This record gives sequence, structure tokens and C-alpha cells, in this order.
Amino acid sequence: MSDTLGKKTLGRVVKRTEMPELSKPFSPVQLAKAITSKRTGMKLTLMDVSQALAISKPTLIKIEKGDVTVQLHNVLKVMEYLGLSFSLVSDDMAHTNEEVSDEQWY
Amino acid sequence: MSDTLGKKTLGRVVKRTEMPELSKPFSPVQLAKAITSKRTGMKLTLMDVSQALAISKPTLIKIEKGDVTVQLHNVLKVMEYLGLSFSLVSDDMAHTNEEVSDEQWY
DNA sequence: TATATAAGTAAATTATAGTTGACCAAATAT
DNA sequence: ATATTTGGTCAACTATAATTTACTTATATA
Repeated sequence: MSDTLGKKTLGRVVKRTEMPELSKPFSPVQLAKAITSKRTGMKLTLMDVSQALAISKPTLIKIEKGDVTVQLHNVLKVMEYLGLSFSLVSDDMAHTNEEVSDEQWY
Repeated sequence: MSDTLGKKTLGRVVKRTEMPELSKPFSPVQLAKAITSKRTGMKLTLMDVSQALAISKPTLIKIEKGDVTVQLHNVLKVMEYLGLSFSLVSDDMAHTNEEVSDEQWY
């Protein structure tokens, strides 16, 4: 109830999950929520995506529940279809500047 | 030759792959390169990572070649171990500001 | 030069993700 | 209230990712 909101669209009330904060630290569940959020926002059903990408409904549900025992391939296909993408973040990258003598980017 | 550089470390020359531009659009190959880059930069062998994470060497090699037919689970374990993470990017998100009447974040 | 260490490949087996089809339960619509 | 759609689960089967072991091919160190 707290993470959903109703919105009128062409006279139809659509239940939509809130878009998760994109800037929060990555987690599989955050990814899952973003995917569900994008899909419902685009008014696509699991069947729609399933048919479009040739991925079964149970697998899509696994993905949207944050289950990580899925192929990276399938996750990327769904993300691309919904207009979601990753960007890489490297830890370190200047922690405190107190040991910069050895240039280390990793 | 062009994407490697030698570095003296404790009297040992270590071949290291260049860190890929983190800001470039995500691709599986970019991810693979970043992983290899981090690993070699940390002077870890495939065996090291394999033993630490209980992931077989062939699987690690698949990951470092950008093969997407691998478990998301394994990719995430490797990334976390090496200090790499994802951040989510949503396409659209304000294309040209010419249709902002309907607040759409997706 | 050898010698070790690491990266990469390949085949056979095991483990498991994915599919299909049916089913049930919430929502949403008529 | 009834019907329809959508989300979610389950079991049996199929497809395939992952492991193991071994054998190469490089890249280093002595």
C-alpha cells in the first residue's frame, strides 16, 4: 500500500509500483523493482514481455523478484527491452587520498 | 600491446590490461574487461578468485570474455569480490522536455 | 635455455536454470 | 456480482550452464 499509487490514465486506474531510487547502492532487489516499475509503467504485462523476448513467465517472475539464479543473458534482454541499463561503478577510486603515491585505479 | 602496460611491482613486471572507461555505455564486454582489469590490478589469478568464490575457472573465463550465458549470481559474486558494482540507468528520463505534461519517469 | 606459473580450451558428467501446462488467487473490468 | 485479465506457484521435462580433469598455449622467473 505504501509503495503503490493509483493513477488515472484514459479513465483507467492503473496500479503502479514506485520507481526505486536509481542512485541507491545496487542490489538485485533494487534491479527487480526497477524492472517491474518500468514494465508496469509502460503498461506491459508479463505475457507481453514473455512473448516479445521469448522468455517464459516463471523466469520473468524470478527476475522481478530479485532472484539471482537466472542467466545474465535474460536479465539484459529484459532490461534492454524496457529501456534500463547498467553503468559500472568501481569501489576505491580515491578513498582518502592518503596513499596516492602508487596510482591505483582499482 | 596497445592495451597493456608494464608496471614494476616489488621487482616483478606485471602485465595489466587498461581499465576501461567506466562512463561508456554498458556492454557485457565492457563489464568483462573491467573485471579482468580489476583482478589483474589486484594481482589475483583466476585460481585465486576461483577458490575464494567457489567458482570454476572455466566459468570465470566465460565471464571475463563477456559471455552472457552465465548466472547473474556468479557475475555479482565476482564483482563484489573485486570491488565492482552496478548502478542502474533508465533511458528516457527527460528526452527533450517537450512532453513533460505527463510526469513519466520510465 | 629450461622451469614454473598462469591463462585458456576441450570432453564427459553433474547440477540446475528454463520451459510447458495446468492451476489458483488477486486484481481489474463488464 | 460475474467475468476476464494478470500475477504467481507448482510439478515434470528439457535444455544447458557449471564442474571436474586433463591437456594445451602463453607469459613470466631462474
